[in-house]
Amino acid sequence: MKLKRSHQLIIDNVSRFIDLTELEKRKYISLLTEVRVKKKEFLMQAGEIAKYEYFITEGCLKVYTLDEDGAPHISMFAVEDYWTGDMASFMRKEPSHYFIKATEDSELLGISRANYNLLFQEIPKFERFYRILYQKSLISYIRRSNHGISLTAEERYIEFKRKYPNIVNRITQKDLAAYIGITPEFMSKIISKVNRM
Amino acid sequence: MKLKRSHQLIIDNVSRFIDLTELEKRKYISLLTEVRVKKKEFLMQAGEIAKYEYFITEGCLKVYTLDEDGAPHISMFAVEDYWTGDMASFMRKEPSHYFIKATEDSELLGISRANYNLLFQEIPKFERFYRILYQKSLISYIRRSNHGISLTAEERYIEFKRKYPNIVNRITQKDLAAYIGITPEFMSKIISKVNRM
DNA sequence: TAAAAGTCTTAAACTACTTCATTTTTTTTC
DNA sequence: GAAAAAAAATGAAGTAGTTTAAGACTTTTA
Repeated sequence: MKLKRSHQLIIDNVSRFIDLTELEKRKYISLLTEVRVKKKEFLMQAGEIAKYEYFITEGCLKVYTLDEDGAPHISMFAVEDYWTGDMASFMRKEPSHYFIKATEDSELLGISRANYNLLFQEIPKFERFYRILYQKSLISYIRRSNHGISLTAEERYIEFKRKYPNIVNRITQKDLAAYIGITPEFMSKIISKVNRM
Repeated sequence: MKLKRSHQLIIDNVSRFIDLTELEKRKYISLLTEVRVKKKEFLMQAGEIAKYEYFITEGCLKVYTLDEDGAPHISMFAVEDYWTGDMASFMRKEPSHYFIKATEDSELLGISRANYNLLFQEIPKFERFYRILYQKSLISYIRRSNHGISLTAEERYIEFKRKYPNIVNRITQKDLAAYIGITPEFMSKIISKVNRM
């Protein structure tokens, strides 16, 4: 059976770690909800309890917190084929500290808490899928935060550009600064310096 | 059946997330290897491929990398009831970038790669255990790295002391500096300032 | 398509933290 | 329990990144 593009994308993603029968695929898809957000709209805001975990099928979103001074700190840019959400809030039913805002018109597939739990009962293989997904996320998270340490902002910028050439052109310099962890002014200086080199 | 202290500890830890029968407990324990390291000895060194993932039953260890300048960056202090190792190296069979060194005489239980994989075949419930363990690690990892951002070194020190009062007294100021991400000299200044307040 | 709003650039003054060098104190070792 | 080694304290000079402010450029909106 031919699936629509977004469903095919998520099935391909899941199939990297576990094999699903046609029946299981259909069952899984039935547990998902389609969500669309326009550029500048919020998928989620701080204070809310996360109702869904998301898989992005199209577009780009930024995940960020505001510190005590109201300055944004972007923890990730999520594009097609990425998973996103606030797992802490989703799991513990606590108010989130995060905002997730679309930087482009975006399409996502969400799974609700009820369906997430149901999923493990109905298709226990998904314990394995998520075990591996979380393990890989943990590995890259640890690597990233350990790699970033002891690099200057300029080095972190060069590294980001090298690693995510497709993302760097889709976001503003200001958002990149909030991700790298510096002020937009200093980001501007770095970019003009690096381009001069 | 009465278990020895270290085995009881790891069973209690696992039992927080999944229920095991007596048979499964014995099976699980049979897959573990006891390891002892004396203070200042290495559990693991950069360049090696991680053969085990560990659970600590006694003592304290520091997990760290060396940057290009040879300066250490400590990513965690692991004490009793913590899990440690280098998951990236363990999973991908790649040479590790980490050193794990005992800061006190320590006792651990290790699981080899072969037994780790066997575990999922023999007791599939462990997919669930590790799914939840990794999910929780990811949550606290994300929280930590997001919380640290935008705090000064002094604030991070106060936070560490509040959060890990039991660890702060077991480690040197120098190691704490390597964890907080500053020089030992600046750490010294911060501590004398905070104590004066 | 004009006005408004947001983003980017540049520059000068400032701060958190580093580096280097020296002395004192604590811990380890035989 | 003395000698050696490591850790901690202190101070002066230097640097990566911040803050503030103002003007130029670009995008959004009506």
